Formats: sequence, structure tokens, C-alpha cells
Amino acid sequence: MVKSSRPTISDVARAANTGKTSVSRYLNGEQNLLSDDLRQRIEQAIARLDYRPSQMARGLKRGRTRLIGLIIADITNPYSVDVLSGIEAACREQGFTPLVCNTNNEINQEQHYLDLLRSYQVEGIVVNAVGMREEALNRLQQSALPMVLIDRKIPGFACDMVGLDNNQAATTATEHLVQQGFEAILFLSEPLGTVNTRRERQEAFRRTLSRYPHVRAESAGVPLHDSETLDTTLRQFHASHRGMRKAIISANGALTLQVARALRRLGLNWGSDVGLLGFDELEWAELAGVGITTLKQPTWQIGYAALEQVVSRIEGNSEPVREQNFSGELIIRGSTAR
Amino acid sequence: MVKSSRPTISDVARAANTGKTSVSRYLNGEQNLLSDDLRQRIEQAIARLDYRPSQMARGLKRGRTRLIGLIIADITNPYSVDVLSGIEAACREQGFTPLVCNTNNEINQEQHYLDLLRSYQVEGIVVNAVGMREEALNRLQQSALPMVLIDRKIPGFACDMVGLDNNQAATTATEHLVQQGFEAILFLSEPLGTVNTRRERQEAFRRTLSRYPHVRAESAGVPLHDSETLDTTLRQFHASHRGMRKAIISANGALTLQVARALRRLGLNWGSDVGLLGFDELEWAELAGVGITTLKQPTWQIGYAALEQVVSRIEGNSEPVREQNFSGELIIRGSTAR
DNA sequence: CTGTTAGCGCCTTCAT
DNA sequence: ATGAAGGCGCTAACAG
Repeated sequence: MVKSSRPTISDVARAANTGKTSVSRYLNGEQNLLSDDLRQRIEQAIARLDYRPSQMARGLKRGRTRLIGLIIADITNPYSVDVLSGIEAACREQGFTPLVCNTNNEINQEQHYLDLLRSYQVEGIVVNAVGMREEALNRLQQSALPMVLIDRKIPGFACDMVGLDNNQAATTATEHLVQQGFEAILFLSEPLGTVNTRRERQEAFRRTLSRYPHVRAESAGVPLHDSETLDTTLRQFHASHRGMRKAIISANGALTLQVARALRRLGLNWGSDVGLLGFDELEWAELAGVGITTLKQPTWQIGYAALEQVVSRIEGNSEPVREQNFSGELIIRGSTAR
Repeated sequence: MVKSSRPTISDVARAANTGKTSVSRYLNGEQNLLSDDLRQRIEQAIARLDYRPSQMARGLKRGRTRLIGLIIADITNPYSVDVLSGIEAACREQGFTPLVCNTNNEINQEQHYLDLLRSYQVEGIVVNAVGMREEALNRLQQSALPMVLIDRKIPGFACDMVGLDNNQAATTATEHLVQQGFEAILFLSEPLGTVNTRRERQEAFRRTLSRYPHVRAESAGVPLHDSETLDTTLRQFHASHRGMRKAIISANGALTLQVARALRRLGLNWGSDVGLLGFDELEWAELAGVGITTLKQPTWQIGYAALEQVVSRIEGNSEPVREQNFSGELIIRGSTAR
């Protein structure tokens, strides 16, 4: 007769001529408590049966599922993917498995996924807020699990966070443009709302330019997919500073793509007609016309650090809420040349 | 006294003043077997306790975890991400949860992840072979679970597959170039190996051009990250057809990026010096110089269909192995203009 | 060092 | 229409 389904710990025990406990011990690294003989028998039995312990049963028993929930608003965003990559690497190292949930930026999906994650008993949650709508993010507060936010904070909710040093990054970017001799700079982001990331970047932009009174500072918030508003904003900015060297800072990668498209529509060339600098590195940045200067975030590291942080919470770390900010790196290309 | 951990089915039963069985029935949709009164009590108890059944326990008991394993070689590839998106959508509709495993194209990771998926008792597996190395893919055969391949087949392994109609796509692409008056065309892909996708595309390219004897057909296989070979190949192609209108077909999106970079390095402009057409749509295709003509795959649908297929297998469908090929769509831009 | 026993939370007979 | 009891695969006392 043939065992049809997967072998269980009992099968292994029987095959090794011992009890389940010893097998369990073997599996859990308490191998020093086993005699060489027994250890070998178990080892062979496992190999012969091609046995793998059931995480389901394990999770049920110990409450440790070794599962970490990831909530991502837009998996289509390269930033998110890079971060994900870092998270995965860290998961592998730490022996966790990521349960990836892409909310697709659909409002209400957060709730669905939180329930889902709870039902699978994840031990912690990493939320990549990039591209996430504010309402959606706010809905996340309820969770009682260890949780860490990436890129953004939730106003009024103390929670570990890892992201970019927005002040350093925006200051670096702005100063670069000043040094390149631009006389009017437009800071473009999605509508600020209460999103700290946007606010901080804009704030640093303003603060920096206040030290250079001869440079005009403007800023505007445009919805990511509202190309009309974007066109209008850009046209206006361009028209109202005739004769001056103008530049645009785009506050994130997705927006930079839209801005580049808009400039195309308007017949403006970055590098010659107008300067352009975008947050977030883009794989195509060097291929678009004369190239686009970007402010590169250490995305992979951010993901990696975020996971390390949840894990430390899972292991019991109860220090006060921690905030990690990584430095960005300016990658200079043709779009901000003199 | 406060219950610290999550409520269980027993808690609900107690709160509703009934037994676990009835609650279980309620949860499993056998609600018609319950009296209105009892049903309501249960409903309230669940709401009050904010109870969610444990998928762990459920999976353990019934063997149905509602988990689907996804194996992805390179999550960084936009194609893979779009496919993933379709898979997720389908998962949501069908009540499954994807367990995403990114092998990062590291050999041996497949084994690690297969074990992992087994240990979580996934009910089926979707393998996105895009960008995956041959050896890695071959390692996947062992799985006894319902499995469907995306984009590529494993030689000598009968398995459901969903991907592109390579013949239609490559023929369309090639004919477009002929019509645009190109006189020498280079088909560029990664080394063919036994990868059916690459072979079929090249084959259709050859077959099509054999109908146009005045057009020279060349093809070459270059490793994705070997920029020296790529440069040499392109330089040679360009040099050996002086005076003729030349074009390049790139067999996938990742390669197109490398080709574009190489052309830049060589000082060649697509659209004017040489034609360029790439498989896979790129978000930046319109922004790169005069724009790059692409052959767009219905990636989202491919993912969606793949998931539907595994689920149908999970539900017991035992028809012979099925192969679904979707049509590509040519998106014409400046790089192939006359 | 090793085995026995009692659940983890749920579903599923089998009675009632 | 409802409930009690047993067991899924595993781990964690508790004995030996």
C-alpha cells in the first residue's frame, strides 16, 4: 500500500524507529540532545521520505508562523519593487516568508488584506506607503501587530518608520539646481495633504532657496494622473519666467514620468528649454533625451532595514518608536546641465 | 480578566451560547441549516469579538490552505510585475492568496522556494519563467502540485502554460519592419538555448523574411549583461551593411533596455541611424529619443489566465495539458519610422 | 537521552 | 436543527 499524501512527522518517527518528539527535536536544532545513532536514523528517514515539516501545523501549535505581511499600494511602481527586493532578501536571511499584498491603490483593500494577514497569523507587517492614498494609510492604524512603515508616517500614529532623509535629499537637489545657474525653480509634487514626505521635501526646498534670494521659488501640487492640470501648471511656469533659466523638481518617480510626458506634449525639451530633476532613480533616466538628473534613494537598503526592524520587534524589542532615514544620492545627467 | 490572544471559534461559540459546530457551519456557508435566531447570535458574537478564523488551523484540518505559490525569477522586470498584478487580481476573485517567491535569478533558490511552498502547503504553483535561467527552470519539474508556467515551456515536461503567441507576434513585428523599408534586420535575443520562446520568435522572424528575399536576415544571441558582446555585435551589424536601411529586433524588454544603452554608447540614434523594435511594452518607450516601437504583450491577462488555469486544476480539472497563447499588439513609434 | 501525552483552532462524522 | 467528540501535524511539558 502506498501513502498518498505528504509524509508527516509520525511517518518519519516510524521510519526512524523512534517517537515524534525526537524527530521534532531534530527539526528544531536541539540536535545536541540526541545520540549520534538516533540522529542519523532520523536524518536518513527524512531524506528517504523527502519530508518537510508543515508550517501550518507548526504555526498552529507555536503561534509562530514565520510569515510577514507586506502591504504595497502599487506593485507597478519601480520604487516599491526595489524595496520589496530588499525585504525579500532580509526575509530569507531571517527565516521569514513574505506574504505580499498588493492593494492596487483601491480604497478598502487595506481592510481586506489586514483581515487576510490576520487570518494567516502573520507575525508582523511592513507597509510600503509609496503611492498609497492617505485614507488608505490611515485605515492601517488598528493593527496590534508589530508594524513598520516605509517612506511615510501616519499622522498621529507612533510607529516605526524607515525612509529617506527628505531634508538632506531635497536640500542637495535644490542646491544643485542653484549651482547650475537656474533662476526659477518649480517644486512639483502630488497634493501635499498631510503626507510628511511631500511636506518635508517641499519645506527643505523652500528653506534652501530662501538662502538664495535671487532664485525664484514656486511650488505646486498636481494629482498624478491629471494631465490637464499638469500641462497647465507647466505651461504657466514656463510662460511667467520668460528669459530666465528655469528648472523643475519632481517629488517622486511616478510623477517624473508624467512630467516628462507633459513636457513632450508641450514641446519643451529638458536640458535646453527647462531643467529637470526627479526624486527616485529611473532605469531609463539616461535614455530620455539628454538624460534626466535624479535623486536616487537606497531603496533596497530601505526595504532591508524595514524588515530587520519588524523582526526585532517580533523578537521582543520594545524600545521607543524608531525612525530611520537614509541618505539619497544625486545622479547628475543632461537635464540639469548648464 | 482579559483574553490576550486572538479569539477562537470556541470563544465565539461561548459568546453566542452555542457549540463550535454551529459556528463552523456558519463560517462555511451552511447557513441554511441554522435557525434565524442562532445565526444572528453567531453573527453578533463574531462582530463583537472581531473574530477571524485561522487559516492555519483550517489548512491543517482540511488540507486546503487557499495559498498559491508564485515563483518569479526577477521581480525587477516590469513584465513580471504586470503579470503578477493579473495573478493577484484573479486570486482575489477566486479567494486565494498568493505567496510570492522571488528567486532573484539565483540558482538553487528554486529548490529553497519549492520546499518553502510545500511546507506551507500551497495548493498550486504559478511559475513566471520570464528572465529565468534554464537550469533553474528545469529544477522545477519535481513538483507534484498543480502547476502552470508563464511565458515558457520546460522541454520534455508536459505542463499547462500560458504566454504569447510568439509566431503571430514575431511575424507582425518583422513584417512591420519590411513595410517600413528596412533592408537588413538583426534579430537579437539572449542565447537561444532550449528556450522555446526565443526559438519560436527567431524562427518566425526567419520564416517571415524568407518571403522577402531582398531583405537580409541576421540573428545573434547575446547574454543580457555582457555589454561588450552587445557592443561588438551591434557595431558589426552596422558596419557590414553600409548604405542599407538597418533595423534591430530585440526579443524582450530587458534586452531592449541594454540595446538602447549600447546604441547610445556607440553614438547611433534609433529612428535615424538604425531602426529598433522591441518585444514588451516599456513605460518610457515614448520618451526615449524619437520613441521606440514595441510589441506589447497582454501581460495582465496572461497572469490572470494563468491563475485561472491553476485554480481549475485545483478544483479537479484533469483535461490534457493546455497551452494558451495570447496575441501581441504592435505599438508603432519613431524608432521604426521611414 | 528518549518516549508519552495533551492540546493549538478548526472541521467532520456521528448522535441527538 | 444542534452539539460532542476525535483528529489534522506538530510542539511542549512531563516522565522515565
